[in-house]
Amino acid sequence: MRWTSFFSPTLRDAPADAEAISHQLLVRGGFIRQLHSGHYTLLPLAFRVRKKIIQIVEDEMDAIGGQEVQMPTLQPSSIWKESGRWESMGEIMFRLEDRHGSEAALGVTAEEIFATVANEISSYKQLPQMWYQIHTKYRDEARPKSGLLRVREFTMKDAYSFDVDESGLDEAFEKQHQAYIKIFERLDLDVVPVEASSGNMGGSDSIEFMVRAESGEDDVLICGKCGYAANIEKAVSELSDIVDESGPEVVEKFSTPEIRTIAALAEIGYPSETQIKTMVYMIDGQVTLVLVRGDHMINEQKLADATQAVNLRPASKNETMENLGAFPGSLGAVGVADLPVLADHALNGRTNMTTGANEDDYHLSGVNIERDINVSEWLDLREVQAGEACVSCGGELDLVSTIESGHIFKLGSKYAEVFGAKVLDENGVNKPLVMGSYGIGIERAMATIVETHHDDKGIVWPVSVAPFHVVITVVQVKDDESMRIAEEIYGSLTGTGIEVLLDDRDARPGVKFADAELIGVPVRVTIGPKGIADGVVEVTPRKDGETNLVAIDDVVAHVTDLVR
RNA sequence: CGGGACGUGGCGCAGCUCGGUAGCGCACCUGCUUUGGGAGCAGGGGGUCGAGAGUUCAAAUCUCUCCGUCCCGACCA
Repeated sequence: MRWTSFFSPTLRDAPADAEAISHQLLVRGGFIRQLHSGHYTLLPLAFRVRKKIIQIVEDEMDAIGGQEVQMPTLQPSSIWKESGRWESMGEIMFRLEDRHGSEAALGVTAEEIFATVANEISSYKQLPQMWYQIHTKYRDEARPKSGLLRVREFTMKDAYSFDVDESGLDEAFEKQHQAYIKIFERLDLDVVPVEASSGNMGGSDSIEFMVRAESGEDDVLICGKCGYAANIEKAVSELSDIVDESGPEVVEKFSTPEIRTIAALAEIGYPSETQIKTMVYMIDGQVTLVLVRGDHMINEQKLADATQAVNLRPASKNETMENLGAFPGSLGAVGVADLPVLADHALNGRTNMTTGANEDDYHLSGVNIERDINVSEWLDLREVQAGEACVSCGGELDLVSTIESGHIFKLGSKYAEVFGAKVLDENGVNKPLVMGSYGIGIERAMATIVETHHDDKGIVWPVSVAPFHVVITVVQVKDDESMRIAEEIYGSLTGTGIEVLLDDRDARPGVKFADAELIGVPVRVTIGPKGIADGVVEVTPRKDGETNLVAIDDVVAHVTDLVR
């Protein structure tokens, strides 16, 4: 490709509203342009990168027996209603009606559709199966952000496995896990697999593949000692024991005017770890009390996971008043008999604690949880804080911000049961298929690579996904000898399958160097009269920027070496 | 959805307080000179100032409504 006929509108300044580094560089480098919030045009450079990422993903999926298919992105509401996700997906799903008034949705994921197709599998002899597609997904994100990192329309590789039993699923899951490791290695992304929440996917287990990055929006806790790693939505930690004094026989009510917060109560002599924090949630329409230790934070995803909630939100002040007779600041669960009370494990067995009295401006002390509170369920609801101890080795947990680059799920039989996808096993028993699902966001992977591969001059693509392997920078396009040699090298490299961008623009060298660096081509070959006089050209790897003089006759071999 | 910021040629910005019909840098076109790290000079093209309504002789500027974009939070496979 010749630069004079290549469309790559580079910019000297990044758009003012681009914050994330990948967003800035991809726009400046002429890779992408925004159409509207969460929707981006991929220009030729980005499209080339996307193709390479897809190729790598396809390779690794095919290597573990994946079969590529394609499902429609416009999907009837009926199959989503069958699985219950027409409701539970909520606002993330773009919905529309056709001219006949039939409801449909744009695909956010495809478990349902794949399960309906899997209906045609009827014998264990046809298993296992692993199918995947690389196709557009639509998600009406509450807040698209950071360029390609969180968008409403994107390409996703979604794979689905079908097995006759759990051990088959375990195998498929492990294969995907290993394939993901290889994919991210080839993308030069340093991933940390972590235990994750399965959200509304359901199923037993899930692993997220996280890349450390400042612009990441997922928090992960990692143990530096044993390697334990989990999403904050799932992470657990070891707390040091607290020994309470036994306290009085009965709770004592005391007046606390103006005291509405844990901190304020702590100031007058009731340390926060001896308080019970009481929150009121609406969980699928049911007013529910949720208790954690005063110095702990609740993690709402944990609450949602533990309760299997479809709709979960904090109760309004009015709802709280109606149900408990007090406003937030004086709430407690003592004596509450008619509402579910969910408590975090860290409160188990505690005595002599302090909590709100459900009467504005009053608190209770001497609360013995077992004696005084009617706990319906003990759950893990607490959000782990940085610095707490690892449950498996006692090491210190680090809190790291990461980008979620992949997520794999053990789904079990939930979807197969709904859609009647059953097979006969070797004993002639009809059993639902056991499914797994496995996703990677293609454009997010592209942006994540930029987040982790750049310097002050621009992007530094790994060879595996670079839009071009080599850029030939002709310093003096009007010098016939320079152009002749450039064309010759261009022809030879291209002939061996190396992708070359020939910068034949009549621009000053500084401009051409800056552009080549900005778009991140791994190797630059610089051809100018100075070198030609000595029979050499310059070869500069983007990564270290160190220029080597190479004899013209050796360039092809030298460059081939660098990009293979 | 709550909070904040912003919207003026492709990009970055000034002008708005105090109304008089739009300007700067980069990019683009032409010519000349230049040519190893974002050239210089000269000439030129391109903007319903986010949209609508209002006030006014006159609105980028004042008023109202709406729309859009970004950031923080909420939320989120």
